[in-house]
Amino acid sequence: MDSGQPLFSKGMKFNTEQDVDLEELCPVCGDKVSGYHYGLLTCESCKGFFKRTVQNNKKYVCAENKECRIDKDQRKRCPFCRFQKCLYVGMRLEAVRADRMRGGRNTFGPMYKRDRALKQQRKALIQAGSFSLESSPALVYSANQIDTGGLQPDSILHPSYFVHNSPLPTAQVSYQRSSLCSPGSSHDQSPQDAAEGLYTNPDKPDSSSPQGPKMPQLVTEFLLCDPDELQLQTKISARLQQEQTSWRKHGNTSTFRLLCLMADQTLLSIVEWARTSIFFRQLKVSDQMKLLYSCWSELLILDIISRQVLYGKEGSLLLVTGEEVHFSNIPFHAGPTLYSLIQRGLKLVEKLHILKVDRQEFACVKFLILFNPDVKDLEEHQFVERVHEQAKGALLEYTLCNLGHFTHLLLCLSELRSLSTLAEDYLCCRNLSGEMPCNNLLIEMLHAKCSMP
DNA sequence: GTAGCCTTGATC
DNA sequence: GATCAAGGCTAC
Repeated sequence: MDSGQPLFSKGMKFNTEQDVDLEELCPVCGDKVSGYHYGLLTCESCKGFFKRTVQNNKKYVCAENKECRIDKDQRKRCPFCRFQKCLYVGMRLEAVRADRMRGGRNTFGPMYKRDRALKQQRKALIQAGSFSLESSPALVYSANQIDTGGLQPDSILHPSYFVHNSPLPTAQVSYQRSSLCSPGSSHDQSPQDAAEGLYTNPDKPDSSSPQGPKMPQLVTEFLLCDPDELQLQTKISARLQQEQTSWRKHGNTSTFRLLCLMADQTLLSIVEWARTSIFFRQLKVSDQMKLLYSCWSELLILDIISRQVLYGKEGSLLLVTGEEVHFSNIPFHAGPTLYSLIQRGLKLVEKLHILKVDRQEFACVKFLILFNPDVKDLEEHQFVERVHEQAKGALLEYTLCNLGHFTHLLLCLSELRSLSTLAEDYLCCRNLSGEMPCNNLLIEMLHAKCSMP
């Protein structure tokens, strides 16, 4: 018998250096965590559940309305909602090994190490008693304001997780220190109050804004939520390189597989952006999931398109990895749907280019898409509607009340929606013909959207 | 099917 | 050699 592992069963797996982990609760069901599993700290039962589901490619159906509460006592009742929650909190499909090889370490090692270091840092801060309102207002804001949907304070979905545990992009750190920290901002407010509070006085210029006095404050806030493009590029490139090396070993490389993985990684970054974004993180988890399931494809296409408009060169496609692919190298023989998608996408890029849409406007558009009040059965429908209106107002103000420009932008949004529907259909077809790689977030999103009311 | 315990093996 | 996150086994 291995001398190290059995200690776990006796509750001794974590030494004093790691005992901070023992205090954590499983982000899926709230049970005690037993270690890092498939990307984050979870309990033993959710680890096993996730493994069984992915390995056996299980498909569940929810007998209720896909909003079942998942806790320690009820986690067995609805595997559909449990698996959705596993994915939502960040359990990684790709960490389940297709070859079922035992032992060893996966590529998440450094991520676990970073997470541990951050938790240690947090523990040290708590012990030092430095969490005063003045020194860490973002934490106070989070803890007071956000409906955690019944989750424990140490859950990955709890706002304090985002503040302390997520590898936030640099812009986000600035955001934590900006308006939310200022006196009279959103402490102790309801989500509704917060939505209004940040944008109650558009006439008053935001002097702290680095973009100058004409920038509406809300646009600045939206912009600060955006991840750093270079960091994203590095992260996704590294991930793709690892995957390609592994594929070459098994002799199963294909351009389509690579594109799926690229889209998958981009989607992960989009989910991470949403979860850490202003307003969105104040929503109940069930509403967050509904909104994301409804708009993931639009956000994915917008991500690709905005990259071309902001950083791309004429005649080539700029990938999220920073690589440029000349149009002559894009396989136009790939089928009529893909061909049509590319052509329409290019036209939209051209339109947005002519309109000179900038980062600020794209940041607003992302929020307009995310906070879609037409999504059914939202618990906080009013809040979503209000954020949508606020985002629209901020965009209009930013475009200097140029109704023509604003209307053109909104028209582009409807074309974007149509494109995303086409893209989903295309992916569904490829999936049905068994061409999509396994353990892909894209597929999960497709399934989730198909099963939405 | 679930979940607690056990084995494995790459990495440190 | 120790660690620990994978997969496996098995009582329930």
